[in-house]
Amino acid sequence: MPGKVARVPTRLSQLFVRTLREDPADAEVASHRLLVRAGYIRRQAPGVFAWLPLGLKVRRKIEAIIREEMANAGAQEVHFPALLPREPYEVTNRWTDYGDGIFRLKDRKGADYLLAPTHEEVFTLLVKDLYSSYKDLPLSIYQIQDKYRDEARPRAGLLRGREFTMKDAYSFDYTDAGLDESYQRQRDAYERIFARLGLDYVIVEADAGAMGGSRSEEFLHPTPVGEDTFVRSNGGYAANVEAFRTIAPESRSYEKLTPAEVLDTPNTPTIQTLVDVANEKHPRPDGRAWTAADTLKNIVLALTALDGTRELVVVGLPGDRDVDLKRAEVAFAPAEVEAATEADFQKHPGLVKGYIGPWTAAGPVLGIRSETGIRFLLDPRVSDGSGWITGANEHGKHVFGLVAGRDFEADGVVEVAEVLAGDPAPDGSGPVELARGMEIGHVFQLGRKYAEALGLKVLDENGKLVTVTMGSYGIGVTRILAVIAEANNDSRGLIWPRNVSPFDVHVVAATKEPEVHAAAEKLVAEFEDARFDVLFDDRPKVSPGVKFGDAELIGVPVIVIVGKGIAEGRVELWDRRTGVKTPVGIGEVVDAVAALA
RNA sequence: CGGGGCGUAGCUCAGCUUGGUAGAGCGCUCGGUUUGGGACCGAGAGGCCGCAGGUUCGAAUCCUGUCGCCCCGACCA
Repeated sequence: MPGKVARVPTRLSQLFVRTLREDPADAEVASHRLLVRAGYIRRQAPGVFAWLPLGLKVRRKIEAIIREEMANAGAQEVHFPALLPREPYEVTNRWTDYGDGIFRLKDRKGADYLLAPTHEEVFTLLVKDLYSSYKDLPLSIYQIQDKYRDEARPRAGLLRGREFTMKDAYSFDYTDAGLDESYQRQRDAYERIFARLGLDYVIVEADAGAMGGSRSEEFLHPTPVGEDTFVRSNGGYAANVEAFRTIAPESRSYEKLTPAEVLDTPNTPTIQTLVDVANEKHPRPDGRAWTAADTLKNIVLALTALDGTRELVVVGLPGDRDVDLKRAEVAFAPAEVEAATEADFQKHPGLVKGYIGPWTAAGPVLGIRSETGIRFLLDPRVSDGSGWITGANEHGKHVFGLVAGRDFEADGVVEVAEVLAGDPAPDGSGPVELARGMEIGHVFQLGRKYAEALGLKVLDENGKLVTVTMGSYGIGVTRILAVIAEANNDSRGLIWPRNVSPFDVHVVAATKEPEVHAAAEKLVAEFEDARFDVLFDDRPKVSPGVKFGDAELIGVPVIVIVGKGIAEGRVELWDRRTGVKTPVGIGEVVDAVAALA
């Protein structure tokens, strides 16, 4: 039998930590506030944090869980530099595509480097270096590494920093079926990781974006501080709003519809004023009231392409909906999207602000074959045969009963309208509800884009050169830590789930009596012998109130108070989460804590 | 990048309107008392009042500029 490994409990009197009595002035969200206050992290620069011993311990716990599950998923760990040369990113255009989003630097010779925001390129190149046969595949490799993004606005402490730690994994297969399998293994691993971390999550369809991938899902933790909006239906559909697809109504015949008619609608530059005036002056023949959904709103957007060229496009959508700029960014990626400015309107006198529409009696106004030549794209709800009230391109006038397909045609369909609660899920699983979430993981079938660009090919069974297909799988380690803190706290401090708590048990010597300290020392040694990682508040001259307060702040879920009960051989087992304190005989407390696990 | 707010002690802040040369609480050090919910008494250490110009006999305070930080929005894992 090997002897006991000598372990040393962490004594609060020695621990490099300083708890703060008050909230730091620059912290807003709970996780940021409490992690700083309890001495886990310190701000170093905007969005950049130093890690103190307590914070590091939690990080390591999270990383250990991730490493175990990566191993279970058959992924091997490697480690790339954070500092990388420009060239690989040049090949895939990301040196420019990333724009201001990356930290760039030069060495003394003037050569360009970057602090990697993500590592697809170098992983791909390394595999290309070493492997050339299908027999080497499939391969999954990952690293836990710091990433750098020059965020326009870092915020909320660890939730959106400029330096953050991510586990990023990459899979390499030579068949699509292989990629599906690798993807599924990572996806399964993520489910196990989040389960072990005790984190709520929703898997949502994500936008595959300009990367041309075939499948992409995000793991979102539902929380009001989340920056993603997602939808879900009772029938099981879930998607990021950016990936939501609208069901287009069936085309209708417009044989029997009455012709369009231009009517006076004075002072109606907004949808609401238009609806009011329409009901007042031009009521619908069948008596039903006009609503915003009967109007076709034409919004002018300005797109700026990567090369800087600016193009106006008009999008037509039902008047009861606004443009969702995030969805617009996705729809027009990689161009940047903003609302058209006053200057844009001045360049196009054909656009009568407030009364824009696709049609006049003289001919089409919008669309590439029109007099303005401005691209005109329609929301899927504006299907052939649907009739609308829309601008007549003249101040104070709208055209009623303008029918899509009969009276006007668009250059295409576009998904830029906001998604509203109650909209039908595209898979027919019922109406959706909206919620906020924080992205904590992302699994993504990259396909062959990177392998193609970087020339990663292998010989297959037939001796034929085939391009490898890849997947990319990310989990934000430091973000997860913050999200856990965000989801597990109360007014007094943090409350860690046992799996990630910096310590297994926090022993407080609650009075200054020598007998109490001696008993606490003895108990701590017993915990150590039983392989518990113990935080021991041995501070000799600190009052009990301060110790209790610090224990609550630091958030170890199991606290043992050694104090005045010691005369009767009793200590208290304190459940941080419920606040319940239970008297326990000092001889039974180690077993009692073990039983909690 | 647009809007708002703030830079004074390690931390949280007051002082600025009405200029006179720096304060409180907490924390820290020393001595004493106290001891199960953030104790008390006494004595201390600690600040180019973000930076630079200007006005003035005199600027934390007024003026100009500048830098930085935080929050909301845009953007983003």
